[in-house]
Amino acid sequence: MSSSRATLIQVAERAGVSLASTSRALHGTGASPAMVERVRAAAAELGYSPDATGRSLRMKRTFQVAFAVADIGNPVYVEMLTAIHEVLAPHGYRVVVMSTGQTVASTVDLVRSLGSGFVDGLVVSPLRTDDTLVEAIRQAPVPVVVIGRPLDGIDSVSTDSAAGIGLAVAHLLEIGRRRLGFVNGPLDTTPGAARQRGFDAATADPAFAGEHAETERADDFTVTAGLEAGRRLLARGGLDAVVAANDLLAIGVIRAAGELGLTVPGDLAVTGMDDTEIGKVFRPGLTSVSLGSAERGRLAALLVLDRVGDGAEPVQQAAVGPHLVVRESTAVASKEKSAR
Amino acid sequence: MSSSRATLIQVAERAGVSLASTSRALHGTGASPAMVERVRAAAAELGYSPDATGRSLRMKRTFQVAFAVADIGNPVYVEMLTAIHEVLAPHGYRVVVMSTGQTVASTVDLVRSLGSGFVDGLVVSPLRTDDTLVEAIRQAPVPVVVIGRPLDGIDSVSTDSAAGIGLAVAHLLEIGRRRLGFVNGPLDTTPGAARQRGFDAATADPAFAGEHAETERADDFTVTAGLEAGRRLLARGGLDAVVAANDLLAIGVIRAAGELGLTVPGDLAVTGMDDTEIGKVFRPGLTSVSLGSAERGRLAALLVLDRVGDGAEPVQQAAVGPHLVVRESTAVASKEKSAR
DNA sequence: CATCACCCCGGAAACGTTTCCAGGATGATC
DNA sequence: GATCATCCTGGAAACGTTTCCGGGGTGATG
Repeated sequence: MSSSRATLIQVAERAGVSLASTSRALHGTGASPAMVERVRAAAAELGYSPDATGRSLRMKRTFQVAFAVADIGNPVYVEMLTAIHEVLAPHGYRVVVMSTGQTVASTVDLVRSLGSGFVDGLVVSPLRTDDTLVEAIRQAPVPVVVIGRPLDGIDSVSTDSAAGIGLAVAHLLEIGRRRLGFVNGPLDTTPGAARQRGFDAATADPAFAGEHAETERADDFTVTAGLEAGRRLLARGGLDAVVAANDLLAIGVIRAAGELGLTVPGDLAVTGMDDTEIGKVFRPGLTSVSLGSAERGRLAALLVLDRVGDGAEPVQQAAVGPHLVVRESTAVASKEKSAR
Repeated sequence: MSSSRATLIQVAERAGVSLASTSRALHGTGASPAMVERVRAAAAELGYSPDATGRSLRMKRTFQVAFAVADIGNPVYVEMLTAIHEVLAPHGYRVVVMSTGQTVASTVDLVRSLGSGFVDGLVVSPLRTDDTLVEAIRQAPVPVVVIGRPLDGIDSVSTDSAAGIGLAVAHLLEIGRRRLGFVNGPLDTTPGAARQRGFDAATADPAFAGEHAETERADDFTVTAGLEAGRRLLARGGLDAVVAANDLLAIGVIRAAGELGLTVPGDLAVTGMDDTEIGKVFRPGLTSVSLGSAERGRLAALLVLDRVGDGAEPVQQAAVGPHLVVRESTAVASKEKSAR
């Protein structure tokens, strides 16, 4: 209990110098070597460690950045969190985990709460977006970086998940699949809407040439919801491939296929999206469209770091391109092993 | 930018009352209804939101709790984090994510850094423990709750993972397996040591009656390390079951079995530990010993919440019992489906 | 020898909030 | 009608730090 009690004033008294000199000797500049030595010694004897709150109040910086998502358990967000933490920690910044909640309103509340100044910046990946949210972010008292859809006048790190779905469809066509199902999550979410757009565009393309395509919507971006949606979709029969909007949904679909006695990839090829760890270790290894979750997190952290440092640069809009990672779940020959 | 600028002093001036009354009207007690109304109105007009730093400095409370683990990406820790967040957020506490690093020394540094007072409490799950760490935690200026091995005089939430391994071994014997392999992680970690102890004890038990048992050690508690250790172990042949110290290791072992043409559970039964989401959705569904990760996180959060509220209660040592969740990877008849 | 520049130190203010303390007004009780 | 308790309000201090500002000392230069 003793170590936290020592204050800068006590260090100053112990060293027999002024408060100002003590502060300068420890952190700032403009102190003579003798002074530094003297103060350091006194600080060490007392086990002094500077109080973060006092410093924050004076400097108007908390050295904290918030990361907010709807569901911290989602593997994609975990990857982002890890990447953000890895970038920020070496710069002396702490990461505060927050929840946006499921609704736009709760996300707006979160952004407004930044007015309390407990954090120097925010990285947020909103599930649903809205004019009120955009406005709240614009008015936010600290820098905000959005991971997701780029918004006017707001720093963002985005990816083209619609094009990503296109990659999956093209890959399935290439390996000879012709009758595609699409299992998507809720359409009123940003990713849900984008991926639907991607699927519709890909299947409307001349290259697709009027082959069969149908969509089934899951209640959520989870394995369970994917299982249920997969059952409904596959029960109707006649498909030779399924594009899932998500790795978790894809795994649900594969389980549904198993229930119906369909083999993957033999009877049914399945693709996921996000290229999560869980898809990598799954059997069969899941072909998935990587959206660079870790990279997006990394870029967002760098952006927010820039912002909290300087002031008003132009709006930054970074993007990470999707790319396809082929594994067993869409293998042409069933004896193929996963790369790597 | 305007919302953060409004300070309590400005609200006071606007309302035409003193600073003290303003503060009381907003948060404290002992203000007349008229005063409350008046101040509320002024605060609303100015879009005032109280400054967290100023409040923290005065109240000597940050309303923040840190959660520190070696690897935030590990599903077990993600479950804990989620549970902790769910407990703390409704009480107005924020969660700061930190990394203990891999070594004891870095964990000690982390605990010492609490002296800066940026957080009211800490929940930590150290991979490796040490006298210096125990001492550092005892000296810590804020309440610390350890998730892991119970330590003298320190609040902790533990589980008996050794007994958990015993459950797995008993289960395998029960379904008729006689030649067991054990894939463990590094022995110098707390969980590694405990689980080795559990396996050694279980196979030394009379009930085991001198059946075959051998151990292979993985470099880490990951799928990749499990795959490599599984290859080494299974290459030697002669086993009909493998106990893995971890779900991730178990999945690696199952992949190794697949490479060698062994079916699971037909040729080889495999058990994991931690009962993670990834094991639930894996094919075959992974039989696993649950250590109640979410529950441990929940209890730890409640403990730290108690501590930051009051002062000196007696040391609290909570425990969560292990229990076995049987799924396909140890099914007796191969046609069995996983329960829910 | 005087002037100047430079470097280093100490005093003091400021960041925004909560809370202690004392005083004034009001209502109730005797 | 006087005393007392009660309730509410305002002034002021305090939390721990950084930084502005002025002054004194030292060395160098004219």
